[in-house]
Amino acid sequence: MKNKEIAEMLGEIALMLSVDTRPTARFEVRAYQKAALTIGTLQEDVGEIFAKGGERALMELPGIGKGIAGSVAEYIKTGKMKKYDGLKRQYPIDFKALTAIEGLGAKRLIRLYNELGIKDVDDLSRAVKAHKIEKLEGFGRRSEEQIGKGIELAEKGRGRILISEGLPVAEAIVKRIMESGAAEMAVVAGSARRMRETVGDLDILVLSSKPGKAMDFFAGLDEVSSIVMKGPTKTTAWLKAGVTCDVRVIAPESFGAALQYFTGSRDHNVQVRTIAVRKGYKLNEYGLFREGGRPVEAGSEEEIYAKLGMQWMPPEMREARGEVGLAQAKRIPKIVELEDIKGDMHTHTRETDGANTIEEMAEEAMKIGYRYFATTNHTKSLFIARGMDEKKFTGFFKNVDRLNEQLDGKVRIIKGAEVDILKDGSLDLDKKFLEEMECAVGAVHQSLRMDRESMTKRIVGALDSGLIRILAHPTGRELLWREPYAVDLDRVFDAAERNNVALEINSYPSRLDLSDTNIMAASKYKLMFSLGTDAHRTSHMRFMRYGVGTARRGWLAPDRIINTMDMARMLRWLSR
DNA sequence: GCCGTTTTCGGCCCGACTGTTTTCAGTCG
Repeated sequence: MKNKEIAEMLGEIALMLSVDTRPTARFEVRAYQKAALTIGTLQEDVGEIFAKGGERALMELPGIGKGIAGSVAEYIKTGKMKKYDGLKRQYPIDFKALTAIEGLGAKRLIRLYNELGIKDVDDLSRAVKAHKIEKLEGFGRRSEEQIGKGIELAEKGRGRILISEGLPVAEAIVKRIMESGAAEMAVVAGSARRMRETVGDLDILVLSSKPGKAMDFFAGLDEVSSIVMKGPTKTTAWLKAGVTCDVRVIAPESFGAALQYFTGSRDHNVQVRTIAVRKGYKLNEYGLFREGGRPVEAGSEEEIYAKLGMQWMPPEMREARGEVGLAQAKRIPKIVELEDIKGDMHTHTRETDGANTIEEMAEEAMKIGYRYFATTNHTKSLFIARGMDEKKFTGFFKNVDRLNEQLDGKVRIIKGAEVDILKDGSLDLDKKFLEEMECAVGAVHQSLRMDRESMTKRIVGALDSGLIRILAHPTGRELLWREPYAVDLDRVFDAAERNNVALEINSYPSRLDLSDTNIMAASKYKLMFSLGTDAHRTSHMRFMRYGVGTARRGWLAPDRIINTMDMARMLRWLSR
């Protein structure tokens, strides 16, 4: 899979072309950026697309025409790309690392290379220390300081954080701004509103008749560690959480347009704006305008989409994955909501590596308003988690039976286990024991570095055993830490469909596995999904919102998810 | 370099903020 590599090369071509002075060059830059984005976010392997359909198939992709298709094909065939190699000889610069430094883009980097020979972060660091940069025309002392700070931040690993770390901070800031009296309204926008699995910055929109006061209040909050910039209507700050946060003050009549604009995604907005232009409008963050600048009455997102002949759609869908066309056809599907979820299908207790008792977990489930939840402790092979054998499970389940009687249906505990799928695809508990269990959840935890074929056979073998009802965290990824294991998901989906096994959308924030795009791919099969938090303590049961967010990003309908069923139907489904 | 329900030529999203300028270029989202 060379998608990432090729996308990066196309992106670098765009950077290097941006100093080209030909009048058409800046449009070439945009073309290469767009092509890089297309290939970078592609599900299928570019190499396979080319193998199957040649350059013609590449040209089917949005933003890829004859020229770029040729370059991509050249690279796939020969491992070389003339256009890239030529430019790179001219500018042998480590763009990837250097553009990650705040305030440095292609033009300044190429000047730094031409005038000071700076090729990488080390060169840059030395030049800053020797105060060579402040002497350059157009740079000055402030720029040099900013670059110095930027290097430090880049080295500290500024970057993305989990949605579960970002969204609550954004919500807390919104709450405090609202309570301060400096604003009439504040909302979270950006990728956090779209429920992306990780966020690189937070966006907050504020409606205020005292913009200066609102900006000052935000700048002084506890959550803020330093101010990047502060103007009359926009402030950017680094948060202690490790990301930046933009707060913007918006005029009331622009609120809908601003919310639409700043929710993004950028690609979604580009598509929406193209439609606006075609219909004779101009759309920006201030509103919808007729040609000549006459504003169109459209104070909410719904009205803006409606004026463009589109249906409103949930923010989670706005990723330029076909939702714009559906909205035009008025065929936006109904997708699952948090309120649809009637129980949690994956939880642990302190009998293994959880922190709480089954009683405490039941208490929490009732507080949330669940009708049921599955207790799914680890099995014996997972020593580090003190996994349980058949005997321990038997004792534990007796306790659960007693508790279920006491609870008298207020919440029903489903007896299950997160059964290890061993190296050879066999399961970590006796066949007979598994057959009698209400909810066996299969999971791979060990020997993750198997080759693709062996891993695929291992998981498909477990699915074909007919003993498990749910496949937990099907790809094994850990966000910001561990890649998915090598596995042929199509064969896994196929086996899940064949055996009527639900695929888990693990809602633990560092997993979110299946991912949004995996869910879209799996949806094409006739199979069900299951939402579970993998809770290891009571508070983790609240992670369900992130799993639901991921399901929504995968356009999943409530009737494709087993735990939207009421209890009787759910038990029937499990017993099949 | 890409693209087309006005087009195979002539367009391509656009505004805020900063720094170093003295009217604007670069960066960012």
